[in-house]
Amino acid sequence: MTRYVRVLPDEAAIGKVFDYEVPDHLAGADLVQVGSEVRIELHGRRIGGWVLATDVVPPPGVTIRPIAKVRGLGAPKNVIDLAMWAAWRWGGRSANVLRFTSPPTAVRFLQPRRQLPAISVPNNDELAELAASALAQGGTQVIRTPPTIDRFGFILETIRWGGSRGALIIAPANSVAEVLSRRLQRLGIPTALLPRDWAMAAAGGCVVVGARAATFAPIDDPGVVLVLDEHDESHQDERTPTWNARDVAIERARRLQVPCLLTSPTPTLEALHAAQRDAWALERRTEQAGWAAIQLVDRSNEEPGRTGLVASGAHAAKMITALRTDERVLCILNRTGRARMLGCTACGTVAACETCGAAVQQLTEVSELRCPRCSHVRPVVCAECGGGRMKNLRMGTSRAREELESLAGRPVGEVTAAVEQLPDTAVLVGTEALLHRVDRASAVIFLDLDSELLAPRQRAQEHTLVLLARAARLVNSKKTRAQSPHHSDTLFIQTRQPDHPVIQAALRGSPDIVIPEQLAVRQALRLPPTWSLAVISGAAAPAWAELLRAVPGLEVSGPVDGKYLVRTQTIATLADAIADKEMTRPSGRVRIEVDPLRI
DNA sequence: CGGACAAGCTGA
DNA sequence: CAGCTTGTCCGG
Repeated sequence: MTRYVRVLPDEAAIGKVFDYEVPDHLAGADLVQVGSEVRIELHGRRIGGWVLATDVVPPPGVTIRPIAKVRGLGAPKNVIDLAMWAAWRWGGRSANVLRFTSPPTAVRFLQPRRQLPAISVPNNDELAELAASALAQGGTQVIRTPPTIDRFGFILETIRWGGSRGALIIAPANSVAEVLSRRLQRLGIPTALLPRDWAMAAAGGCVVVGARAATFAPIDDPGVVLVLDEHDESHQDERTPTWNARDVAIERARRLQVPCLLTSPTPTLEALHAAQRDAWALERRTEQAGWAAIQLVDRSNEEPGRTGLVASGAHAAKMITALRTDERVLCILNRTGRARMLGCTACGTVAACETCGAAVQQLTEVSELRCPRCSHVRPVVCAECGGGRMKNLRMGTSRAREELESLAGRPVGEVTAAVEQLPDTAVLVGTEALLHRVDRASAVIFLDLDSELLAPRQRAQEHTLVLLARAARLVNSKKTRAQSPHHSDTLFIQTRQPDHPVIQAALRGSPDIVIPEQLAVRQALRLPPTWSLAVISGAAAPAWAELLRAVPGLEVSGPVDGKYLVRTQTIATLADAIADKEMTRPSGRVRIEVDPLRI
């Protein structure tokens, strides 16, 4: 009997399924299943596609062609369904999510299923005990894992819970997944590192580890799903659909009726909302000890005009000592270039752009001032008094490097996004990207934490606490202790707001103290987790906004800078509306970002 | 997406 | 009105 399958073309613009016949020579093999990747003839050309359903009855009156070729196996049906759900949830095209379900190189047969050995978990591992309690509750659970405490016992306990079904572990970066998989493998635990070991994962009976895309790992029925550092922004795809691995993992576990553990030193409101329960945490003192030693360098008593890079006086002495002697010191300053704001030495007037009024900047040693907004260039001459000398009111990393070098009495390297090779110096200065380029440090100095706290971006405070947790992990890594005789293991924070809740949260190792206020802010601004929103941009945005405005339950505002905001309290209303308008999509380019991290 | 086909524009 | 461009439709 002839079999027919339903295929979605791997061509995002074709959001439609087509039926094909399974040719006789493929009928016997198991190669054509839901999830398989095939090649099909469509409209006179050959393109790829995914089998979404088998044994379908084609609509009458259409000519049915045979499948041209089978590339290989794909993920099981429940993963394909999950991908379709994610495409809907984040208002994107299915093909753009289904891509994550297929192997990097074709897989045409699977090895027999493996057998997971019994897992032994070290005694007296407090995080492992926390995992056991959380797992016993079932459902979505958030666990606060302090930055400097090793999570390996916790992970082993979670794997043990998964039993013979295995565990799915999502790491915030490939590098983290690699390290973890090697560590598990050394214990004799069969571990598939995605995307490399796709076939091993598909065969089953193993632990599966990978970054974001591993959320769509080809395993039928993991016994548990674990997301590490759920707060990490890299769990969200920057391309549309802007799906978030944490949220997809929660949905996957929910569908499988298995526990989903979300860990983070600084849990997000989204995770807490999904868990509908407070985070599990270690005993107060233990959690606090799990954060790095933090030393505040309070600058609140300095006069407002003071612009020195580093505080003076006795309270900054330890920081200066670290700069001079520690083995690896990271100095964080979230401003690139040389001078972000200049003032006339004679009259004090801030140098502004003659065209648009924005504060002009000096990015290199070339003596010209450039407007960041309109790129207008002007010479270094005060518009008010004609004076030719300017002082640097907001120093950038280039100038900071020179100043730190004289303070440290040794070479200092500057790291910007453009720098590929890390400079070979003990002291490094750079923007927060530097925290992602280095895996250990004996001291981290936040030269101006206030600029982070006051940054004009959504979630600036949450982000600052994440930075502090990340820095804490670097200064207290085991490697630091083992390798460096000279290390203060301290996080130095220069600030004018020593009592700021975010700083206090890091100082006391109590990230929960900022939660109520953050939740209130999010609610007031109608942002996730209680609200969902979409940012619509591109040439066709006005037409889309017009269509969505008519949908009950959606509130459309804008445009601001050509972007419209669509808000709703029920994500399904938004997702359904976008999927519906996709049918009669207005012509022209449009970008729809659902629940983006930055708006 | 990209081919097919229709409607619109141009030039002699 | 041929020859070309631009737009819309649709595929199994």
